[in-house]
Amino acid sequence: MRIQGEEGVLGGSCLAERLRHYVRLSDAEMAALDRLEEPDRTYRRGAVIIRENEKPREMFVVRSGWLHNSAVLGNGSRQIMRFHFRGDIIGLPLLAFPDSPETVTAVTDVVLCPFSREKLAQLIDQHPRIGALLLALTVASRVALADRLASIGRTSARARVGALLCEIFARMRRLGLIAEGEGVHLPLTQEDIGDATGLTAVHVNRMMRALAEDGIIERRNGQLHLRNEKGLISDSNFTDRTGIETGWLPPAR
Amino acid sequence: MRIQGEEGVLGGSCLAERLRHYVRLSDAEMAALDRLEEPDRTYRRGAVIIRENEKPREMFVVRSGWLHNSAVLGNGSRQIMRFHFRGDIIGLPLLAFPDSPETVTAVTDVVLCPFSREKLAQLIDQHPRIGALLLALTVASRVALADRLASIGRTSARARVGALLCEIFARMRRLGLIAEGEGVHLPLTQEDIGDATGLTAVHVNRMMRALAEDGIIERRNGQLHLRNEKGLISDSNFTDRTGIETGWLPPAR
DNA sequence: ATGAGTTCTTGATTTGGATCAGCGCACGGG
DNA sequence: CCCGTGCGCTGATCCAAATCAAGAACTCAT
Repeated sequence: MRIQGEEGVLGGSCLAERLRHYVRLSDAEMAALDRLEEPDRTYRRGAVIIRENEKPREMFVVRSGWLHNSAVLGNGSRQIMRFHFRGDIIGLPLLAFPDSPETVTAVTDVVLCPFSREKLAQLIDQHPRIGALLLALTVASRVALADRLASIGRTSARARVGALLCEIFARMRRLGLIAEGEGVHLPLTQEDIGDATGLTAVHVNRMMRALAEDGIIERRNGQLHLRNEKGLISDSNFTDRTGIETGWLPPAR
Repeated sequence: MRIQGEEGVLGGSCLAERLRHYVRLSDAEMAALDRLEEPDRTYRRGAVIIRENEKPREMFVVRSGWLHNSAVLGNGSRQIMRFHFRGDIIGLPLLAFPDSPETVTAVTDVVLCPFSREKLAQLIDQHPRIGALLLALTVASRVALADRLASIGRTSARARVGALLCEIFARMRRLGLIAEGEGVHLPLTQEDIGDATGLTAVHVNRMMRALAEDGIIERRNGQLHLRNEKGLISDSNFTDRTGIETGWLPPAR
């Protein structure tokens, strides 16, 4: 299977690469970030990185590939909370709960940079600005989750699927993983999309098909294109939350 | 209307009172927290504290009363993300976005302690452990939101209502706002509950009624009691997330 | 190449929750 | 005190999405 977005600078700190999108890092911060991470680790697609109710020992930054976090309910159904791409931080619930509330699964083959809670505590202690930035990023991801909640709680099946596609495109574009005018290879099954939107795979199929018939999306040899992204965004009530404000952060050390 | 939970220590730092539930604060931290907050502010029930798409100037800690944050979608429907009680922090999205993604509304009369982003930056800079603790609390609230997402995405109307009631009880009990064996006065309309669970008010009514008929809940003169909380928790797939782990935090300053 | 297991697709039928409509009560303000 | 409004409650009907069923297309391991 083709893997997208594998061109991280090998050996550099993954987290530093991500944070640099938001602030200019000082030399001391860069050095501290370098000390944070352990050697990269590779997982096959389908691998479970963190398992619900078990006790994870570390967190990760995604260097390449797609993952998702999900929970399985008593009735056997699964809810996918979010898909994760390059630069995303995975396993943060470890900062609040010893037992993982979620399962993290590799959707494609992935490369992850692990780091420990203890090292993170040191980093925040010595570089409080990084702590503040992580706080802002976590707040942003909570807002994105709230958007998802509103989408699932209060919009039609068609809008839910549309909003998910818009979100994926907005985030991948921000990462530079979509060549201009190009499509994206979605490594997701329709069942995955259903579990993310609170629908059945059958109904996801019908909605995608309807969107395609209306010329809003197009699927050709494994690539997905948004032919009318403007329209899809407004029909689906999608809001782009990829950028965050950092002007308020304390000074770098 | 009766207001619940008004017995905060007047004059003390609201945030300090909250954080003290998780860690022992040093004298320096206490002093810094005292400098953070501005004088309390009171709002009438129904008041809008922060309005979607406007630019809020500050964040708040709840000293007393109930609030909720919500978003209104293009189709006119409303999604309530979470209810807020004493000690909850409100308006955090200001740390990531200049325009508020959500509306915050007072459900009862409320007293709030405002604080600014700039003062918070100073606090985190001088006391990185507080920053780390805020990060852990934000992670925890994101996990709670994910639980809600799974509830709305993958469970029945009855279970959604049940899970919401369980969550309210668990959180209020943690705050000591429920006398042993006592009920709670819910200041919410059935429409509020519907907007929180992704249902219509009509259907919420039927579900509450069904729960009452099955002897799982009881409503008597404005008080709500859970007669079979164990059963409700398991039927509704509810997980208590009120406690958080703090052992990993950096040392106090 | 072959066969087995996924995944996608489509049609038929069912159903959980929405929508529509209307009644009664509590309560707060003039 | 009385009226108006908001809220709880209930019945009838409708509809969006689930469920059930089955064939086609694709992947992947051998």
